[in-house]
Amino acid sequence: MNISAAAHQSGLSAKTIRYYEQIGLIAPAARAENGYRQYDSRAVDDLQFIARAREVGFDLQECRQLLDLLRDPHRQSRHAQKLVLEKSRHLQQRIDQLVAMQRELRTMAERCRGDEGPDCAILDDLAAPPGAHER
Amino acid sequence: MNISAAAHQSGLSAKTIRYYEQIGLIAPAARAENGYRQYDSRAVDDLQFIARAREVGFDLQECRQLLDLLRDPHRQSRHAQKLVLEKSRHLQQRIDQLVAMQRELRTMAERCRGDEGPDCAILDDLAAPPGAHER
DNA sequence: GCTTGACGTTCCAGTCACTGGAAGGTTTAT
DNA sequence: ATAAACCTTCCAGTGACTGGAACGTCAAGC
Repeated sequence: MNISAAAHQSGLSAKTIRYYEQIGLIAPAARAENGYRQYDSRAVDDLQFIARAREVGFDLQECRQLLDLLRDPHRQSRHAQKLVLEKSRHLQQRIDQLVAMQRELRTMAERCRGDEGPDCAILDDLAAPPGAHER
Repeated sequence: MNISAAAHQSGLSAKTIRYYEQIGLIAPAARAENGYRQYDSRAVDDLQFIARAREVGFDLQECRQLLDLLRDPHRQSRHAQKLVLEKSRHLQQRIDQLVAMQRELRTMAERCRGDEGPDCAILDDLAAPPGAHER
């Protein structure tokens, strides 16, 4: 299987697969006589595993750890669980942060008339953080 | 006021302020005789405005647009509102995405025993996307 | 046989918003 | 005099790709 078929099957781009090989996240692909990379189903499994881990938020360093676990017959499932729980905790922090930003944006947008005039609650809010008055 | 005082007042780092000047986001600071950058309250206002816009999720390009609006006496508040509404929409998409990731992580962590054994629902889930069975 | 187009290859540069560090100059306090 | 805490410029690195140049290969159609 050539790289674009592997890309299609895994949901990654060919560029990304080459990049993963370059940084050593995956083993160098076998090569056909013409120099083209060749992928078998095991190689595609690895790519899908990475694609899936990336989708749920793991960075490449963590993907590396997960792949190591996947390949280790003496692994302990608590190690994988720890990675997931930590990621989940960080993700929640990030979500809370984005939700707070969202609240502020919505408040600003509501307070702004959004007309042809120059008076703008948004620019005022950005110039003086909300609550600056009360202090 | 030297750069570190301006940094303190705006909540940005001195490095970041120099960077903003370098990319032309803010006007070059006045210089003292010794070559040190000098900041007055108007300069600090700009820095605070940017810091605040960054906090609610605007990138530097958007900060530039917001600053342009701030300085334009003939501005129309609907232009600022449009920027905020667009940002809010994108942010919501991002939040939805993170929440979906979070749900998957939580499900995986729950399904994993997290013990000393090698059997691991997390690694299984990553190897085969959930729902792969039902299909 | 030739051309065309879709593949594949390598390598280099750019993205975004900083951050770290080197190497040096200035100011302030002891 | 010396140390520390500032300040300056400049260069390199981050993460995870992505775009593009310049080139080789392959299959189909004429």
